[in-house]
Amino acid sequence: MANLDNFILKLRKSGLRPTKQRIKICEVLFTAEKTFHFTIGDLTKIIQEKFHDKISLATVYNTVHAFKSKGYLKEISISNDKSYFDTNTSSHHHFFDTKINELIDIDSNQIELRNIPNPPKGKSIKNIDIVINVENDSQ
Amino acid sequence: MANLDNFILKLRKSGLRPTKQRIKICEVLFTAEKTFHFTIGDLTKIIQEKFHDKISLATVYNTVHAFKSKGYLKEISISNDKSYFDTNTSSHHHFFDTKINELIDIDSNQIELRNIPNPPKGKSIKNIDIVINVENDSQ
DNA sequence: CTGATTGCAAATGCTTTGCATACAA
DNA sequence: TTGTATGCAAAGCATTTGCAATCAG
Repeated sequence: MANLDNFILKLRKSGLRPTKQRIKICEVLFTAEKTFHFTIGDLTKIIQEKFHDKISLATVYNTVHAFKSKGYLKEISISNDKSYFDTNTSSHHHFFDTKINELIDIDSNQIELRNIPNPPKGKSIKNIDIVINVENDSQ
Repeated sequence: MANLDNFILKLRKSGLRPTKQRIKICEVLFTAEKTFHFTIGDLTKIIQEKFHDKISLATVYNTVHAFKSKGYLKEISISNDKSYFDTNTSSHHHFFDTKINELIDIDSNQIELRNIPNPPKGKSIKNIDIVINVENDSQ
């Protein structure tokens, strides 16, 4: 399976040892046709269902944070109760359904900011997050 | 003290009984010259310092949530570890210093969004949050 | 009185940590 | 080997909940 070899190379290239657990996590995160959003809990459950084998929570946390710091994942500040991660690491924004806690990507070029204010003196802009909160039409 | 009477009226008008605790919380939140941002922990500490008397954490949580649902406070989704609240309930956006966890208001009319994408079908936009992450210039 | 509110302590849920065991190089 | 990674259970925090005691109307 060529994919697995790619993951092994990817991990090695980043100085991460290609362990069974990390490769499985790669399979879940980076084989999907589309990018997606997940919490640590989601990911742990998906792994369990896919491999009928569970990876320790601590290891999932470790790996997700390692992948984030290597730039393979992005963390999204949305809710105050759980961390959400995004396999789409390009610059983009989100719709967020506040009722069902669902995130939907917005193409970065689909939105345009004008009159970006100057940052407070001594500080510079790192990045901009736009969240468009939505909910189902009521009727 | 006319202020306290105003708080009592404000509370009564919202169907909240004007208890000692709620009035103290009003004094802290709504007497400040400027609007400000706080966490529950911040608020609890401020109350303790100002009145040399502590209000139970549960009561602070209750009251802040009651004030939020009455529209006297806004909750800001910034960090995944703590909830931040804002005494400025008008539509506006924020700078966020990711190093020191400091929030700074941006005037709503100081920023302009173009090409707001259509929400997913069946959903409509509730509100838009823009966070400009900043950090101190390194030198 | 009577229902609303408070405060404490216990419980919850997500995340982190410590440490012994297992593994990659 | 040797340092890295894993997994478990315990610890940490912010937040919520249950419930008896207290307070406002």
